[in-house]
Amino acid sequence: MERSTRQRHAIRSALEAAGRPLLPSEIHAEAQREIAALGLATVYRNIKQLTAAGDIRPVELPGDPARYELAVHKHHHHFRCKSCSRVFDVHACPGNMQKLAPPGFKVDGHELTLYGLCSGCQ
Amino acid sequence: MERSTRQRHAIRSALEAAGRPLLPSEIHAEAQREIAALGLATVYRNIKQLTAAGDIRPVELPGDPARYELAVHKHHHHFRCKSCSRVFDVHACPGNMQKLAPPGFKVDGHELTLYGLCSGCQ
DNA sequence: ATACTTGCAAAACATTTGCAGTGAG
DNA sequence: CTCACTGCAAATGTTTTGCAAGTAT
Repeated sequence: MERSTRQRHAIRSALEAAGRPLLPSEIHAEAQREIAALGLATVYRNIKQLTAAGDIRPVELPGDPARYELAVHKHHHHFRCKSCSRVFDVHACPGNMQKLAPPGFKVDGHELTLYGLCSGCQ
Repeated sequence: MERSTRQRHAIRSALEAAGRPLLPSEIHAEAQREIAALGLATVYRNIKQLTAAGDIRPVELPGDPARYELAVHKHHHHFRCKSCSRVFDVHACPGNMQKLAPPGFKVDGHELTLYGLCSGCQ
C-alpha cells in the first residue's frame, strides 16, 4: 500500500511549485528546503513510484538525463524550437501507426517530436 | 588529423553489417570479432569522433543509452520492441506534420518512434 | 620523428539496491 | 504492531579520462 509521508509531500510540492520539468537533483535540492535530511535515493524511489502511479511523467530530451513533471496532460506529443530550445506540448496526434511498421511487427504505442520554429522565434 | 586505424575500421564495419542502430556495447562485442583486444573506451572515443565528423548519428530513445547508426541512411524512423528491446529502422513516414503544430509554429523536421513487438517476439 | 591512437584502470556521473532503523495506518 | 518508507553507503551501469606504450603518416 502507498503511504503519505513528509518526504513524498515535499517532492510533489517541489514539482508543483516549479511548473516545469525538473531533474532529480533539482527536485532533491528544492525538497531539501522543506526536509534538510532528505536523501537523494528517496527522491529516486519516489519518482519511480509516482511515475508508476501516473502522477508524474518523465520528459526525456536527447542528451540530458530525464526530467519529471506533473502528469497534468493526457496523451500528447512535443514540439522543440530549434531557436530557443523550449519544448511545447502538441495536442494533435496522427493516430494509428500500424501501417508504418514492417510486416509482422505489432505497434501498440508511439512517440512523436516535431522540430522547427515556435511562433515567438519566427 | 584523423587517422585510419584497424580499430576504427572494425567499428565502422560493425555498424555497416548490423543495418540497425547499435549500443556502444553491441558495437564493442561485434568489433571484437575482428580485433579481440579492442577496448570499450576506444569504441566510445571513436563513436565521438565519427559523430563529430558526421559519419554516424546518435539515436536517442527515452529510457536507454544512445545507439548509433551510419549517417548514410535517408530519412526514417525507429521501432523499438518491448520484448527484446532491439531497435529497428522503419522506412515509412506519415509525411507532412505541419497540420499537427499549433498555429504560428513552423515545422521543418520530426522524429517518430514506434513501440510494440517485433516479428521475432510475437 | 611526431602526435594521434590505443588498452587498461581509475574516475566521474546517474541511478539502484541492501540493510537496519523509523514511522504511518 | 506491521510493513512500507527512509537515510546512508555500497553497488550498478554507462561514459569519460589519465597515462604509458603503440602506430599511422
